[in-house]
Amino acid sequence: MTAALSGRKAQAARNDEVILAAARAVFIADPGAPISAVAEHAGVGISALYRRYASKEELLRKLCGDGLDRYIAESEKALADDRDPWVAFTAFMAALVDADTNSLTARLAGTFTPTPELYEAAVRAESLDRAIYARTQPHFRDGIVVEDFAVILEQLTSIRLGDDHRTTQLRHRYLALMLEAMHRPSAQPPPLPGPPPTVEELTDRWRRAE
Amino acid sequence: MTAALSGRKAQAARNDEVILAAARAVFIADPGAPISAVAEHAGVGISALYRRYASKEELLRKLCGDGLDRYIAESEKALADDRDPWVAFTAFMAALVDADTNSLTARLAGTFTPTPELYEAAVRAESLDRAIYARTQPHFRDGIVVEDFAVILEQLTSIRLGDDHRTTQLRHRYLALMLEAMHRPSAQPPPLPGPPPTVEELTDRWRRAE
DNA sequence: CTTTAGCGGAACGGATCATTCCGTTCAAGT
DNA sequence: ACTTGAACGGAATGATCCGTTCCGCTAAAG
Repeated sequence: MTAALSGRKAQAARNDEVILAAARAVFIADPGAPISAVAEHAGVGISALYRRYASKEELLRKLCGDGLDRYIAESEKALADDRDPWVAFTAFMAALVDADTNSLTARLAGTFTPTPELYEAAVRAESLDRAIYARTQPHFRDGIVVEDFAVILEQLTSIRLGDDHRTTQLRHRYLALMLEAMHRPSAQPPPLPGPPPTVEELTDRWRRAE
Repeated sequence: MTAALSGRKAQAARNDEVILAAARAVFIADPGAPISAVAEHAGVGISALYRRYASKEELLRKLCGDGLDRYIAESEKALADDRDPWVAFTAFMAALVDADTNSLTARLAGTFTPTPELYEAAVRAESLDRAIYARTQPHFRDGIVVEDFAVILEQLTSIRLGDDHRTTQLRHRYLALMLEAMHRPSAQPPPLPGPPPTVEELTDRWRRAE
């Protein structure tokens, strides 16, 4: 073990975070991953997990709640952003892509029974969305609705190619395209961010998962 | 059993198709579905499956191959389409969304070891893509590459909301948006096809899968 | 020198599947 | 009529996977 810093409690407190981070990473990569994979990734035993969470479901709920909180935080930040509404909106969407908060909510939803708190948070998130939508509305192309946000984010989340960094990069690429389509037509479109997907990236998928 | 038509062989021949259709439906809905689910959906016993395919993998390969063939057929049809290249391209993408061919190739890829034939088909599909791309190129916004096709299709495939019909409808909605973004800027965008996603559709996801 | 929180990891028990196997049915041939 | 065997239904098998529990061990705290 790493030892070094002070007592057992310090170590345990550190583990709290290590475990959560591992769980996030593992379940984002594979929502159906076993508990043991989380323990392994965190470099701890299974007991360390069960000491903190009574069951797998409880851990999933925790992760999902954190994801929702993050989403809400980004929404509030976006609402507080007093730049041009369209600029604020694009920043908002970009932040959501970076936070990858969608993988922890929509992706995990349905794999556990939601708690009332979770439900309330979802309601709150939705109302924030509506506020952002209302403010950005004049800049949207006709026909765009709030609900489009969620579906578009889900589409972007479905992109998974290469490592984490590359994945994020590609998501930004298609986010940019989507934003252009959502935007009330302007003059010249800006160049797409990041290099486009390459053939190898695409064909690598055919390699059997080991 | 249904009886009615002629002899055993006729019945068996009919089962060939019933089984393939069931397998397509089941694995599109859930790529990890058990073999027994296919049998059930087809209304036959498990033996009927194993009589035709030596293993689950063989069935998956067959499905994947059929999907690729379909993809190739659509590509050829698109290349033969002598309308305006951009019109032909949008029709091409729409046909791919309707065929849902992506669920049977990309989605199943990695769950079995590919055969040389499968690989050749993939190569052929890729070269057809290139031809379509080359022809449509002048109509694309700067920065669009062939490889974007695949990633965009995958994103659309990831949409799964409500029943099959609704899912297809929504995919067309976001395909339309994407096409607008890919298109060299024109005048007024047309209205988006089909009703936008609704709140219930989105929140229904939180219901636990049974 | 105890005590015990925190932990590692093997062991348990249930569930899920792909695959095999056995008995049945019925059309076709004799 | 009787035999045969292709086509099948579905239970049984055997392996794997996974959530959870349990049994020590370690070392900080008192």
